Amino acid sequence: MEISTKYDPQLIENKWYEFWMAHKLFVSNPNEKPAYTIVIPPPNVTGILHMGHMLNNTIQDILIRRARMQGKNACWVPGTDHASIATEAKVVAKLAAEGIKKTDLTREEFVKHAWEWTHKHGGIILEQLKKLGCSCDWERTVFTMDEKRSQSVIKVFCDLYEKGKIYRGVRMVNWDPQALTALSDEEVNYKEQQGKLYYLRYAISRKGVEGNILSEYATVATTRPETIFGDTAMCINPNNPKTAWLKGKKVLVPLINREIPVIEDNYVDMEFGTGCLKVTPAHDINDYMLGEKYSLPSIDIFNDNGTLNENGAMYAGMDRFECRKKIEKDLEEANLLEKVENYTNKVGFSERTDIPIEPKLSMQWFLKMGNLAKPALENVENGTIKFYPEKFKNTYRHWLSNIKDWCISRQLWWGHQIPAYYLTLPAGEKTLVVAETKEKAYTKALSIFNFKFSIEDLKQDEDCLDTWFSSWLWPISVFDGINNPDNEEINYYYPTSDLVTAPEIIFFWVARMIMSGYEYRGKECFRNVYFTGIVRDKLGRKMSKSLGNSPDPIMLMEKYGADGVRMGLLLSSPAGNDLPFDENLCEQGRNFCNKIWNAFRLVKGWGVETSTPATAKNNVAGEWFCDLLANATKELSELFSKYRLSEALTLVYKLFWDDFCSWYLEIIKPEFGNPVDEQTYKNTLHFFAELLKLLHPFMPFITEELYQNLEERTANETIMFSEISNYDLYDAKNSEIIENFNKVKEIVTNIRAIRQQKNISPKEMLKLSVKGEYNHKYDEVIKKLGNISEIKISDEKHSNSISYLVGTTEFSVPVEINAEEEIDKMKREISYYEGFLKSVNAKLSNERFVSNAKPEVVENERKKQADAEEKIAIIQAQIIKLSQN
RNA sequence: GGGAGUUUAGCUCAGUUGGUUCAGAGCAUCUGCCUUACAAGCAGAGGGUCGGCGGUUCGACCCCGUCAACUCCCACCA
Repeated sequence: MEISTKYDPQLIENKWYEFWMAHKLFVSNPNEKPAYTIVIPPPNVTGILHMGHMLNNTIQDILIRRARMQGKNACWVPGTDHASIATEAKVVAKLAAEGIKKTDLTREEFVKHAWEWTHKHGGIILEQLKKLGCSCDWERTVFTMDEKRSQSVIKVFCDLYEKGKIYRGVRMVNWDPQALTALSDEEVNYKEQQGKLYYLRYAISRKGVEGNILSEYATVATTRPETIFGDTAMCINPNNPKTAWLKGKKVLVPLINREIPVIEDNYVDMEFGTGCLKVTPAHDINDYMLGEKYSLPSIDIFNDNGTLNENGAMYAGMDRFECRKKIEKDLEEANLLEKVENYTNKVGFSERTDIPIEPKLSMQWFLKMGNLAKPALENVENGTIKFYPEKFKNTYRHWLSNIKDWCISRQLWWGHQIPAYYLTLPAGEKTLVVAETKEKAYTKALSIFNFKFSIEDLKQDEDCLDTWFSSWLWPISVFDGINNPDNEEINYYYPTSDLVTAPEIIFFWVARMIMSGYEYRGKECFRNVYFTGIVRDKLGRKMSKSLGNSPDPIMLMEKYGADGVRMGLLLSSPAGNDLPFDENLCEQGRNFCNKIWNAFRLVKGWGVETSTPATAKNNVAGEWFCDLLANATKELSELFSKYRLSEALTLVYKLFWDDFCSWYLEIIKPEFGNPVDEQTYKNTLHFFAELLKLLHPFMPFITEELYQNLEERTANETIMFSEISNYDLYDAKNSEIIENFNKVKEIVTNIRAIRQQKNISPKEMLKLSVKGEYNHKYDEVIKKLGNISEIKISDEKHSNSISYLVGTTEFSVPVEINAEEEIDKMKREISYYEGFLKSVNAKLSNERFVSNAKPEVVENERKKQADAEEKIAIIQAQIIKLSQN
C-alpha cells in the first residue's frame, strides 16, 4: 500500500468525527462510573468562533477526553447564551439596514425578529466547534433562553425576591444612550481622552439685584459645561482658605441664573482647579453621593438618547456633545468663561456600543450580594474550589470582599423579561407583584388586594434581566436542577468537575456561578477553575475585529489541520498566561502530525519475520523504551493533575519525536527491505498505541486514524475509550535502565559530533576504544547509531584520536587530528574542571559549611570533588600522551 | 490612588521546600546532510553576570529590602 509522505488532515477529520457521532461516543448518561463533568462557557448564540474560543474549547476537550480514557463517565455539556445586549444590538442593526426602527415595533414583533435571527445564525459556532474535534454531548445542547432555562431564571428571580434579596431602587447607573440600556460597572471601559477643562464663572447671588452682575464671582473648573443645568449646589472644602469667603453664600448657575447654595465637604480637592466644585447629582456618581449626603435636589437634564431635555433650557433637544460646543461659545459671549485648558481624563465607554456612557439616575432591580458572597469567598479560600493558576484567588478575594449589589435589570427586549407585574391601586398609586407567570401574579394580587381588577390590569415590567442572571445558574440549569432539584441528572453530574474560562469574566460569571451554586445546591458548582490566557497577536495586542488581527480559525484548521491548530494553541499557553499567537506554532503542530504519520508509515511498512528471535540490540531498546514510557506516563499524570497542559503536551511531543523516533525506531529499524522480528514488531506496535493514547486528548483525529490502522479493530472500537495504562506506582526515576541509556546517548552523540567536526561522512565506519568502566550490553546499539565497526577495550591510547569522557569513562575515536588543537581543547576542559573543583574545595574547607550543611549535601560535594579530580587526572594523562607523540 | 502579578537564551516559557556537574526546554539561529519513514526531515553546534543595587546565609535564579521597567484588576479629582 502506498501511503503519502505528507499527512493530509482533510482526508480524515470529518470521517472520524462522523464515526464518533454515529456511534454516539460523546453521549453520556448517569451510570455507576464516577462522573466527570464540564459545562461549556456558553458562547453567544449568534457569535462565530474566534481564537479565544479555540483555545478555551481545546483545553476543555483535552480534559474531557483524558477523563474519558481514564474510565470516567465524561460529560461535556454544550450550549449557547442569548447574550441580550450583543444580540439585540445585532438585530437592531439588521432591522435598521432594512429601514425598520426598533421603536416602530412592538415588543412582541421585535422579539419575533430576534428569534428569527437566532434561528438563522444560532448554533453556527457549535458546528465550528465540531470541526475542532470537540467531544461535547450534543444531545444535551441547551440555550439560556430555551424553555427550561427560562423557567429556571424566572423561578430563581421570584425565589430571591421572596427571600428579600431582590429589591428595586433608584440608583446611579451607567447609561448607554445608544443601546438605551443601563450597564453594569463591569461593562464600562475607561479610556484616556484628550478633553478640555472649562473654567466657568458663577456669580454670587445678591438678593434684590437683577441680572447677571459679575462684579463678584466664583470660578469652577469642569470638563462637562453642558451639565450646568443640572447643578444644584457648589461645593468647597471647609478647610480651604482660598474659598472660605464663599461660605454660606449662594451662587447663580451661568446662563440661566438659577440660585444654588454653596456647601462644604472634605470631598473637594483643594488643589484641583479652583477649589470649587459644581454639584450635579443627576449626572455624576460623586455628585450624586454629595447630593444624597446634603439632601440636594436632583435635576435630570438628559433624555435617554443623550440629548438634553426641557431642563436644558434653550439647548433642549440638542445632543450632549453638540451642546458642549455651543455652550462654550455662548458662555464665552456672555463673559462667563474664564479660560479653557487642555486636559486628559478618563471617560467611561460602553463595552458594547463603544460610546461614552452617561451616569444617570434610574429605577433598577438589584440583587443583594452580601450573604451570597460569603460561602463563595469561604470555599475558594479553603480550597473546596481551586483556581489554576492560583493567583486569581487574590483578584477574586478582593472583589468579593468589596462587593456591591448587582444591578440585574437591563432596558432591553431580548432576554428574560422581569416577572414583576404592576397594578394601579384605586387610590392611584402603583404597586407590584412578583410571580412566575401573569396568571400566578393575578392570583397572588387577588389574595392581597380587595378591589375589583382584571388580569389585564397587570402590566409586566418592561425590563429584561442581565444575561449573566441566566448564565450564573448554568452548571445547575443545564441539568434542570432549578426546576427539578432532585432529578437523577443533577444528582449525578453536579458538582461539575472543571470550568475552563477566561480571567476577564471571573466576576461576571465565575464568582456568580459559585454563589448560585451554594444558594441553590448548597455545594460548589465545580471543583477546579482553569483560567486561560488571552489570545493576543504577535505584537501583544488583543485580538479584535476592529484591528483585523485575528486569524480565521476555520481557515487555520484548513491550512494546518485541527490537530495542528490545537497543538499550536496549547504549546505556549500555560494557564493564565497570555498567549501571543503565532501561526508558526500551528505549523509546528502540523509538522508534528506529519512526524507521527511518517513514523506510522515506517512501522507499517516492515515485513515481519516470525522464525527468528529478537536481537539483543532490539531487546535492550525495547526494555529501555518500556521504562521510558512508564516514566513519561506517570509524569504526564502529575502534570495533568496540576493542569499544566502545555508542559504535558511538550512532554509527549519530546517522548514521541526524540525518544521514540530518533532513538528507539532508529535502533530497531531493519536494513532496507529486511523484515523485523515478531517480538520487536509487537513491542513497537504496543509502544505506538500507547503513545497515540497519550496524544489523543491533544490531537484526537490523527491519533484515532492511526490507532484504527495500527492493528485490526472491531467495528465499534475507538481510541476514545481505550484506557491509558496506569503507571502511578512505577518508579522510573530510579531506573538504572534509563540512566544507562542516557550514557549510551551521550556516547553516540559524541561520536556524531566528532564526525561533524572532522567532516567525516556518517557512512564511513569508525572504531571506538573504551577505557574505564563500561557496560557491553549496549555495544550493538552504539555500533548501529554511531556507525561503529568495532568497540574495543583498551588502555592504549591511539596517538591519532579524539577522546571524550562520559562520566569517568574515556572514549576515543581514531581520526586524523591536530595534536595542538586537541591539547588546547583539553586544557580548556581542565581549566573548567579546575574552576569547578576550586569552588567545591572552597566549600569543603569551609568549617561552617561542613558543620551547617545537611550531611547528604556535604557527601555530594565530596563526590563532586572526587569526580572532578579524576576527570582532571584523566585529561592530564591524555595531554601527556598526545604531547609525547 | 489601592491591589495583584511579571522581569531567566533572539522569541515563548520551565526551574518543585536555597546546595554550580540544573542555569534548562521548545521555537528561531548557525554548520553539515535530499542517508529509501519523514527537507513539514536528519545530524551537530553556538547562545544567558537568571532586571539593577543592597541584605540574610557557609552557600541565593530561589528568602528579605529597595529601585527600575512592564502587565492586569479595582477605584475614577470635577
